[in-house]
Amino acid sequence: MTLKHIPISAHATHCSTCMMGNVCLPTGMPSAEVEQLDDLVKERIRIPKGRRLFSKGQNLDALYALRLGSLKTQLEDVMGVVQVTGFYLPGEIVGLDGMLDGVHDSNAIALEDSEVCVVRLIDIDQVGMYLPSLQQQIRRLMSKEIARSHQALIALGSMRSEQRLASFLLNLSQRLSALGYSSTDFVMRMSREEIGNYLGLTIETISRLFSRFARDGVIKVNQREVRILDLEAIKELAGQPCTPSNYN
Amino acid sequence: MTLKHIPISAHATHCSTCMMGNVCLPTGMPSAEVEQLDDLVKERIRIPKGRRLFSKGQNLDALYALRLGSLKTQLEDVMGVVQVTGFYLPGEIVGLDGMLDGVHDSNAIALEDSEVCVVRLIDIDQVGMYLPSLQQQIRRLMSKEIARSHQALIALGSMRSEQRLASFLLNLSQRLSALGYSSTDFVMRMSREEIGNYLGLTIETISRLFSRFARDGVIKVNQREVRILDLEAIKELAGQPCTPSNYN
DNA sequence: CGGTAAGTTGAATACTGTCAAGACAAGTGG
DNA sequence: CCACTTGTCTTGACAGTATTCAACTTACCG
Repeated sequence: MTLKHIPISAHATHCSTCMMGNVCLPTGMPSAEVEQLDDLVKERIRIPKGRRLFSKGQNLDALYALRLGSLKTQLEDVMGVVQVTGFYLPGEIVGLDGMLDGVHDSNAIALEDSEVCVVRLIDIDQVGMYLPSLQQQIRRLMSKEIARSHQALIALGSMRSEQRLASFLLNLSQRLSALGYSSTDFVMRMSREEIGNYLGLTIETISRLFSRFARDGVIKVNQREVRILDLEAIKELAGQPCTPSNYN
Repeated sequence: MTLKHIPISAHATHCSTCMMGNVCLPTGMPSAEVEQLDDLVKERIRIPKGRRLFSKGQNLDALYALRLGSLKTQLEDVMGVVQVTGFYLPGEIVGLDGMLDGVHDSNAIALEDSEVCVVRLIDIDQVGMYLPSLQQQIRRLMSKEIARSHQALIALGSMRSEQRLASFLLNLSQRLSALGYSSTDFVMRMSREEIGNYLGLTIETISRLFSRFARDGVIKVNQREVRILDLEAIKELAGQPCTPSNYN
């Protein structure tokens, strides 16, 4: 079962002309240098819903910039227990974990039909030789990845269920907003089970919480469609500090 | 209140002659290249018990190789809630998280009087220019750091208290063993509270679990001294697969 | 239009947290 | 050196939260 690889022809979209430029790999790099990234992406891969981009144990020879769709990553221990470690939206880089020994230590699975740009490690090293800002960028991205798991750690380690789900919704809302989508109206691409697994809760608890939030008028839920009615309340539930205006 | 910096004189211990070489920064690097690391460590820092090596928000301009003692790292959110993210033993590298923007996103605190080798980022970049294996090593270390938080994620996300503590003990035992210490007889340098925070449990739960493990004859506890009496039982509790011999 | 997967809800249970009291060890000052 | 303070740890009783089990509803897909 191989995934569909799409070679990038000479006149196809490159990093320097890609709409994702401001949220993807080139984020924060000088535009002159972004052009030098164009050679980095030689192909793309389409991943149908439910299929894996990579699996734990596979050789890691590339990073993947999510171009379209959404993915989840999950750890899988020896006994087969899985733990969802993150959900990825367009512009985000997948595959940064498990660069140890060049082997993936998680599975990446498409939540919907998706497409990624392939960035080979060899090419990164090569281009990095004369483009230190790329090296730096990779380092930043990996740190961001660590920060991401740290956020999850705080959630799992010191929040109660209600707070976890509120944080989850808030995080999703903010990331979607950064992508130009509505921050109050969106579709969750992941199932209750995946959310529960990610947050260390059972599917029933998640379901009850959604119902409760809706009953309290904080959100409106219809299956995977969510509308945030009271963002301040969500922030409150998430234990976030109030917005500056509230301090006056 | 500054920490004591110790300049490294010409004939002081270098990476190439350090006893920690097989478990520290040079791990896995060709010995010829390890000599080129000698210039990397220009000073050491002593950290008295309870003092910080670095704090969240500080500029990150160096990595620290723990030479003696032990540290904990902890996240601190806006509201001041802390979450212990790891305990560090000699030979392990601290400061890898938060390389994003070159700012630490956790605090590193000494659990006992400790000493670290300072490896400046500038020097890493410099030496890395002509020593690709160093770049690779840093990348590996960061991935290892990610793997570490992933381990914690699995624990917090899908284990019950008993399993968490067993995993914790097992992990500690294995790391101490790798350092040449006894794997069955050791002193935990961290308090019950720190263990609890790390595992997402209360101090009382930790205490009760230690008592229970002791009552069941799995371990023997005296304050922070632990003796593992039945390693197989611990592995069982931790949900680890049995040792190969048990499969016969 | 069935059949299956996903989601909801209720009741009972189990686990972990909270509160409180006391034990123990280590360190301080008289 | 001893009384005293302080911080750490242990243990019990109770409360609260999240899980489990089960029944049922609702979407989704061929």
